[in-house]
Amino acid sequence: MSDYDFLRIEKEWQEYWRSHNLFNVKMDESKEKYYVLEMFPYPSGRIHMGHVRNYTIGDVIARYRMQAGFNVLHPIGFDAFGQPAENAAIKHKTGPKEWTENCISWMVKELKQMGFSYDWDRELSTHRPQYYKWNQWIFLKMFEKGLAYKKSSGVNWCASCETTLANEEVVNGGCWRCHTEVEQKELDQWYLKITEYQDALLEDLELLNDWPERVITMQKNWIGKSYGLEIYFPEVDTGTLIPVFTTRADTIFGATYVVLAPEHPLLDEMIKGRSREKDVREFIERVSRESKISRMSADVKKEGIFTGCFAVNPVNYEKIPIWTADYVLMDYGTGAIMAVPTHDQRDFLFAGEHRLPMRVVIQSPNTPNQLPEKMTQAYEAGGILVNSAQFDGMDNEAAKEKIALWMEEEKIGQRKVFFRLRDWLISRQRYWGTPIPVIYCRQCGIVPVPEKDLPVTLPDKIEISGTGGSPLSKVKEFVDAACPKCGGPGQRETDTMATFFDSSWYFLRYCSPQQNEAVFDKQEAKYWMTVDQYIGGIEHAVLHLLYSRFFAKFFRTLGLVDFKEPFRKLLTQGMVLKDGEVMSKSKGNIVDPDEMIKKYGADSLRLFILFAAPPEAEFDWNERGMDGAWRFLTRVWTLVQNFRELKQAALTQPLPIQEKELEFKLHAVIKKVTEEMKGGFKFNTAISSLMELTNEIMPVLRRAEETKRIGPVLEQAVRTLVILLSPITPHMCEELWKLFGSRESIIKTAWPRYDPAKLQKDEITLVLQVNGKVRSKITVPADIAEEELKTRALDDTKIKEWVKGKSVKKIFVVKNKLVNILLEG
RNA sequence: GGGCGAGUGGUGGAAUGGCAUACACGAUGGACUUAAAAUCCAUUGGCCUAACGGCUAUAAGGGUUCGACUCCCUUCUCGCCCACCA
Repeated sequence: MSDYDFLRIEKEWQEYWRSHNLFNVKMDESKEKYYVLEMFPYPSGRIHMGHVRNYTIGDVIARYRMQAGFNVLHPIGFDAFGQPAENAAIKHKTGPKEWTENCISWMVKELKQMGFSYDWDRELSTHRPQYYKWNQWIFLKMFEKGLAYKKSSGVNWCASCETTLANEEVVNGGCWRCHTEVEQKELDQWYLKITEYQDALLEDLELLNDWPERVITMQKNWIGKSYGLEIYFPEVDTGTLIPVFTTRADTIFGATYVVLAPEHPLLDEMIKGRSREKDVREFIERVSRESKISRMSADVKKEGIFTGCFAVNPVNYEKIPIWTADYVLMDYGTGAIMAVPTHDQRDFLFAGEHRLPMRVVIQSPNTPNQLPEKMTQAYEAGGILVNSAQFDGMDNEAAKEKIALWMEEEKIGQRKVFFRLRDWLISRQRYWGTPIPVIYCRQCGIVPVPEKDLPVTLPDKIEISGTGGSPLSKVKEFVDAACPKCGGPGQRETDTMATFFDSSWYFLRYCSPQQNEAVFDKQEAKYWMTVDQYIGGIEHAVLHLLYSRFFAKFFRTLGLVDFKEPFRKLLTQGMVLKDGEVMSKSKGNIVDPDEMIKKYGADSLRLFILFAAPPEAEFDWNERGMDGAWRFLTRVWTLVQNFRELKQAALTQPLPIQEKELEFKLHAVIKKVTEEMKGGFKFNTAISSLMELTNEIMPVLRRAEETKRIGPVLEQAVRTLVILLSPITPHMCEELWKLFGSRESIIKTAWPRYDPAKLQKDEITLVLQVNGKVRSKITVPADIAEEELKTRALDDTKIKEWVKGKSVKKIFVVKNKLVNILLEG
């Protein structure tokens, strides 16, 4: 008997799969396709446990689908542009390209060592011109449709990365990559008009029934649609209308002051020449110096100042003061609010601080006739309107609608919908990204690079210092370009695209990665898309997944695709931790997959990472579990070897009694494992059921060895075990399958089906309860009549003891499960 | 502040109205061995009991139910996401 020599086995089978092109697929209309995709990695050099987990999950699903008869597309590539390559290039005194390609070849090697079933012919990397050419093409199409535009505005700026950031890339007021506090800067930048699709992006979330609820919620919150009313408050002296946005039109009669954001454009005109002008300007100046993070933090006291101006509340002609305060944000709504201190907690605190007037307009059912001065906090719940003229006595929810309609009639307000979503800022002042294909001409202005001139390639020879602005702007040969329109001297855009642009459509490129005449082949995309199963980290819940949805919708507008949503099903796998912390180089707590592969083999690693926790949960790495995984594989290995030896010497006999139980277990396990592979994805319990099956096969095999007789179920069980395990630990299972005499890969073997008839038992064991407590067990024919069952339950020796001297009130029977005898008293 | 999720043995976890603690790790004892490792066998929530067995336990408290880890209410703790969003 040979040992389980995983190093040899894994190497040989990886070579077999490669040389037989087992995972290279072609479009085939006669077969049902299945597209399984894992989020492609950033080529940082080595794969980490997070990758191992992500890609193992995907690989198991892909291999199962192959055996279930699907034409499976399972590609991989690299999200290769981005800042770390620039930083690494500076550090290692090399070019970003050399560094990146070096990393890619390392990672390819490691991914292959894991035995993943990728179609390597489709491998792509976003830093290659044949890929980013199409980034530029997409950009031009967007430009043509008015969806890519340049504007000057306050942007998020990371001083450490020396670049701008999209709103989605600002996490807790810091840069998502380096956590440096984000500053505000006024810059002229390129934006993509994602807001064009805001309604579709929100509505189509309804189609994503197989996405985790929390991702849907996060996207909904991010898009942030709110229905409300825009109300116009005239300024007393000039009559200038101040538009204010509110979702609480029902509280309009309680508005006792108006607040403008310090950046509000109307403010300047309003205070000019007024007595308080100097103080107000000082205040505005001070706020503008505050960082976003400190201004937005909840525990900082809200500051504000009276402008010296007054507005008229259009519903009751009351003269109310106009303030400016840092708790009102310019980039939401209209940048101005009506303050209702009695019914909004923020206004309540601010009004209290600055002794501003308050009026109750919604009466709480619990505290009628509430006086503002008695309130300790704002009353934000519902109730009946008071102090609200003709709306008095109305329920506040009903009043919302009525007041809105009335104000529209009176032309003092207008119903409006506001979104929180902002257009996507894509300019980055960095080198290692896709050049934005635009030329600036003194005569013609912004001129897009003609399609025939694509790609605009990144210059190779470049100095990257990490300081002093955009590296591309220093490359004269790159910057100088003739204007495509007039032929005159022009200058290229030196900003590059945010790398999330690259990853927003890579899944489409996989359908036809060699297609050099188009962004992707329409027919191929029609066949392969949409992605049936997408797997990746929760950290992309908003960023990548929102951008990709946007791109899909744009391609639909172009008529290139006919689906609305790119990813049908989404699985967000949990993080792999070490001692409760994220593994990172700086913490020095990295567990290198490569070491684990050398020590235990890829199959053990794959098995363990799936067995340790359900895919969606976080899990804390613990090497002891690796021993367990390895031990299980060795057990299976030995089991199959022993079976083979026995088979050569033993006689076949008809189904012996001890195989009956095994047969039931076998079919139950086929059912369980198939369900998890198909969509349950609880691989941890699927594996435990395979362990149970193994545990049940062992004594039967031992008995067969003693009697030198093998029954048909034992053989079926051993073979099926190997097949069921093969998506998880493919190398070992291939080897075992070969030992069974197969000349083909196990992947060509049809997935087993369970026989429902075999799951029917002749006899069943039921639990007998007295007053809800388990007191005994009873084995009865499966088809026993209820009355007969009751009689036999009461006849049970132990039950008799419990029932003795008491009267039975009622007997509950749950079919195939239990009998509960309820006693009197 | 809002939203979502979680809390089960020494550990990872299983069970989503019906036998709580599957499967595994670890631990303890035993077999094999000169010995160790590996392997195999047994035990393993807590308490009581010589044993049969009993009692008790799923963050805490209450409720619904014949029956609750599971459903409902209250509270606590942790995690994640969003957050002066008007």
